[in-house]
Amino acid sequence: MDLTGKFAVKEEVKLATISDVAKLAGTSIATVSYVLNGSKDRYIREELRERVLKAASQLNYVKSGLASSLKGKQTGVVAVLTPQFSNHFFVNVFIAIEKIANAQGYVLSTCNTFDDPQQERQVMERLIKLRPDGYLIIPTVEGGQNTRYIRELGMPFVAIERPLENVEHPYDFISSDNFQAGYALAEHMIKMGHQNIAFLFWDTAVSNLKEREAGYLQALREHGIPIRPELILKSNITHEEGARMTRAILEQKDVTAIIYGHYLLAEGGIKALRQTRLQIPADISVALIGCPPWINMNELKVTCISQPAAQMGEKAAEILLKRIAEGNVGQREFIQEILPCTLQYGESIRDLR
Amino acid sequence: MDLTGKFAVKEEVKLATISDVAKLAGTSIATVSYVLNGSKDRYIREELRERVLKAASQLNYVKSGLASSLKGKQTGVVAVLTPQFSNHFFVNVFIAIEKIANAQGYVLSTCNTFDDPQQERQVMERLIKLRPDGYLIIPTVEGGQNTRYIRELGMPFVAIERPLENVEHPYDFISSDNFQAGYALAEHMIKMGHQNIAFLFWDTAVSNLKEREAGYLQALREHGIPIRPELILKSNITHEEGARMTRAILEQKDVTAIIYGHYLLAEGGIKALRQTRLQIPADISVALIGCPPWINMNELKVTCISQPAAQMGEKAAEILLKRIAEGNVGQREFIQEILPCTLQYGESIRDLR
DNA sequence: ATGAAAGCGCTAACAT
DNA sequence: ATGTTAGCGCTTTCAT
Repeated sequence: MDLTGKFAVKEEVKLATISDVAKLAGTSIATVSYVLNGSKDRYIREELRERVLKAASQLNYVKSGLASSLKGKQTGVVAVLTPQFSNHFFVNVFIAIEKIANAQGYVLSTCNTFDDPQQERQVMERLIKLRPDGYLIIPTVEGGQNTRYIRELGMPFVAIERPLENVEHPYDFISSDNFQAGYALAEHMIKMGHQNIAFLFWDTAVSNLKEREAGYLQALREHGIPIRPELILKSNITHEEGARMTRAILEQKDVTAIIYGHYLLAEGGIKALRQTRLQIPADISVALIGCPPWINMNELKVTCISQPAAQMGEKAAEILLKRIAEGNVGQREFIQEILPCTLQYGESIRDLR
Repeated sequence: MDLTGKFAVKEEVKLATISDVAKLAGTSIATVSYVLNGSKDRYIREELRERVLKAASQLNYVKSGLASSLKGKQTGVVAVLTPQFSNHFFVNVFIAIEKIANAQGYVLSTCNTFDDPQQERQVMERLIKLRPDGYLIIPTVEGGQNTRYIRELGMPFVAIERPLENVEHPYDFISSDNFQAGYALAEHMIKMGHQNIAFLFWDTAVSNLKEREAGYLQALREHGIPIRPELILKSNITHEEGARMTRAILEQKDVTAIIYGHYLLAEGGIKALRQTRLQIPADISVALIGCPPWINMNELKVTCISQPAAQMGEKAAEILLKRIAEGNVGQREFIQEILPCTLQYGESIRDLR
């Protein structure tokens, strides 16, 4: 069967409308509307109802959400703004969102921001055009600026993982516990007998991501370990920088362990380590915040912090859909939930005790 | 700063409309419409134009895509139907789609089908309600049934990776070369001196995925290697089944190599192999079709077939957007493109020569 | 029990 | 150069 080649496409693209259905069924558009929406407010003769249903199915009628929403109905659309889908964490959040939204009959309209506030602003405007019923947003550093508008309109949104900077009003917010993530990993290493622990991270302005470093510092402090600023390196989150910072940190001969604050740095760093003579964990211990898919396929199980991505996506979607159902008006209790991360034990940290 | 707590939300959710803008600017809605759409068909006094622009920005006006589209304009929405985002391949296709669509100002509305025709039917109807300008679809086995409707309406769509079964008419289709994938991997193993090569795959009805097996068989045939049906196992694509089939195949003591036709089977299988005393590739050689993210982080680089996901997504999106721009009417040349996969050499196949 | 008609926010043809 | 208005496909109030 040849599936290429010329083929005549319908000249006129025309979907059946409610009045087409009414005409075919020999009734009014009001009746059709009531029948198809299964309204209880109106009794309709069984015979007529069936005629309408038959006409609709004959015409393959699917009602226009545009017209319906224009008339005041919800659009059934949830807008999702997320940095990018090449990051497994964001994808996992999205999967959970889709699960919840889909179960309740919503459709997701999504745009990536690439962590660029300009891009975020642009796609947000595109999404607003669609008049979604609500927004789920993993904001950029300037997300607060961009959510201002949808907030002022009273359209519900839930921010995920990153707080809105410079925003005074309360808002719904679901995040993982970044402080605890840094703390737990550092403490685990300390308890394994490590003292000179390097911390490699993203040089970001996102306030709560910086908490990972704060957690690391706090763990050191609490265990009376002097903080050595030269063991804390920050840069962009790329494989190259992960590798570069790893090599730089190895200059400090007394470092026994490295914490990667971001999975991209870990990937670059671990690959760089493999090119040295150093063995993990015999010569150098490593661990990371985040749990990329390779963790579970690697021969050597790397210790990591698993973020509650699925739980976050579900929670955020549930809150949003509740807001939408409630109508998002009046006095309201805002939710701000910080979900704990999980330390996933591996074999990449040497026991120095 | 306490971000939780009660907070008064606007009672009335009301976006500024075109007539609000007109009123504030002291002009008619027609003028506002022409100004904001930057129409060349109409001259407007510079002073008035600026007044309109100012009024619009003061009111934070964003035009309703609903009303605009209802009036006949495109929605700027591309519907994407994809099996699921837990599969890296589909995510990579999606990333590429988003790149192209976004660059041209489109928004993606997406639903997962979980390879379930029922679900596909349901979410397709949900998406049709939005009146998207076009559809990008990685179909289920019964995708042909479900695309029938959008095709009859002359709404453009492009099928990706899986052909529409039992569909007579031509349609746009972008796929990877599944036959070549199976062929290349089997041939590579044969050239490395392997003869008793097992093939573990998905027991699926998707016709062109079966081509992977056809390619494998063809390679054996061409190299005069007898086909042993007992070395071909098929089941569901889960880690458990990958492990089970792997253990089953190891009963055949003379098998020297295993081809996994799907990455999930490979993941389960390779983990199962690690639990035996067998070493890869010393005792058993493995390779897979697909290139999951762990491939590039594993200590042992596993040989695999890399599918052109990004290229597929880009191509499909470009074709669709072209169709949309052209209006999808009249005589048309349909495109059916099968893109080659790449053999990514690793260290998981023993050289028996 | 059912139909007529107003109106949602736009675009564009038509009028001035 | 700008304003008026019909109409896109629905929902819902008001009639009958």
